Amino acid sequence: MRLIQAVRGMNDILPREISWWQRVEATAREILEDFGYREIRTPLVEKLELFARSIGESTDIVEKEMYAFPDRKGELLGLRPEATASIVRAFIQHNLHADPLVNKFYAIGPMFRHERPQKGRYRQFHQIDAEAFGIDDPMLDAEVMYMLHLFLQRLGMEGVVLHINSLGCTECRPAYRGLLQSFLADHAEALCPDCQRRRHTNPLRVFDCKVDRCQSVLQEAPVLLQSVCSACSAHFDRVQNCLQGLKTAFLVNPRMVRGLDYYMRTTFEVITDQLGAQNAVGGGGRYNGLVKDLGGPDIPGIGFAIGMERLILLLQQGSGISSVSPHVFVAALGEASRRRAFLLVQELRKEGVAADMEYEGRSLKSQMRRADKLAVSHVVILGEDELNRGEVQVRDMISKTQEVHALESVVQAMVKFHGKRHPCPVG
RNA sequence: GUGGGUGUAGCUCAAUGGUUAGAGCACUGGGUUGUGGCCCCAGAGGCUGCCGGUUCGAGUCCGGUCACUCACCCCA
Repeated sequence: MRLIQAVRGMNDILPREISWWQRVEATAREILEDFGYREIRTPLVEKLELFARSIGESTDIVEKEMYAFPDRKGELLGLRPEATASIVRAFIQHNLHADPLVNKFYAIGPMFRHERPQKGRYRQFHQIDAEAFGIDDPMLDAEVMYMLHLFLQRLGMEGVVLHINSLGCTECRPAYRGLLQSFLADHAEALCPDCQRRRHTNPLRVFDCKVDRCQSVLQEAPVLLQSVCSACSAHFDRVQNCLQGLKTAFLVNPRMVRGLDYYMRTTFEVITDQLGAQNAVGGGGRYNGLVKDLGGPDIPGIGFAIGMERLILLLQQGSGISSVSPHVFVAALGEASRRRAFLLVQELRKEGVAADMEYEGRSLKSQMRRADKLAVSHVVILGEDELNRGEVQVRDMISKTQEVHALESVVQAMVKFHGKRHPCPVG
């Protein structure tokens, strides 16, 4: 029989690596909530039209990377390739703009794009996504980037650079686009085939081209940042001043273009040189027209997404942190002791002490070895003699000392030592 | 979607077309009738990714396929 494997580009996250994910998620929640963001969970599936209208019909994401399919009634649906569209949809649908207290949201979860997988690029991948609505002030742009910076810093991330740019607005970008297109038309014969195509579909993208010849042509091209209107220019200046005030290092990159149509004014990317071609760890920007375009009120917005796989790949290249939680191992000898030990383990767990035992009757040596591998702090030894006397041996694995406890009070002794964990804190 | 590279034990990797495919780490048992890490001994673990072809004979050569990987493309 042929083995069934996971779908190409979609990966299992195994127990041995899950602590990285948990740590990243916990840190993200901590920081996002400190900044006033609240979690929102939206469906993985949306009407295809939502993505087409928000991300842009002619973007690569929508044109060739979407998982799209008709459901049983023939309605066209799509697996979400990013989170912003869904969050904006929910924001409008539930009139969340009417609640002045909640206008910042975050989401953590899987996204889907049908691309050829490679390192740092998968068909199901995970993002931490943050969106803030209703504030057009450049202070917020800076705050969003500062939050991202702080998050990476708290995780101990090094060697990443924040690139920022302004894409202008609906007032000034069309004019620039025309300017660029006529420049490219004049130099068309010097451009690579890809850029020939981009010239018509998405002219700004030519700046991303890696072909040397195209880049040298572009040296003479008009620069967007110098063509934006005075309002956009003032906005961008304020963003930079604010970032400086927050001591957040950045690099103005006038050639940075982003692949989604809805961005305007401030855009940014966190870039690394350690992941090969997949160099963006996170990115985002302002999207003031989007809420209105999707049928909501004219409310500005800004947001970003972090690629969790890429982030974790980078963290793993740094120092590996292995966390060992306090743990009790119960070693039993003889059938009667084993049965009593089983109850003891459950009592410990019920009291919030992580505990384990050997379920099969192995030698004490073997049980001690296992306890050592698990890096427990204490082993409770329960043999025939101890059971008959109502006692246990408690071995401190670090100091290698051992003392006798009453069987009845050993649970409380372990609780006292390890502290009681409350799985569901109230508050 | 296009092009290159690689698939052998749980992991990292050996094996000129020729016996029964090996090593280190990890795992299990023992050395110590009931005490961990180090050491010693032993054991278990493989349709060599899958399918087909060439050959007396294929882990090795050829084709296909699947997966991973690198680059293009694109982005997180």
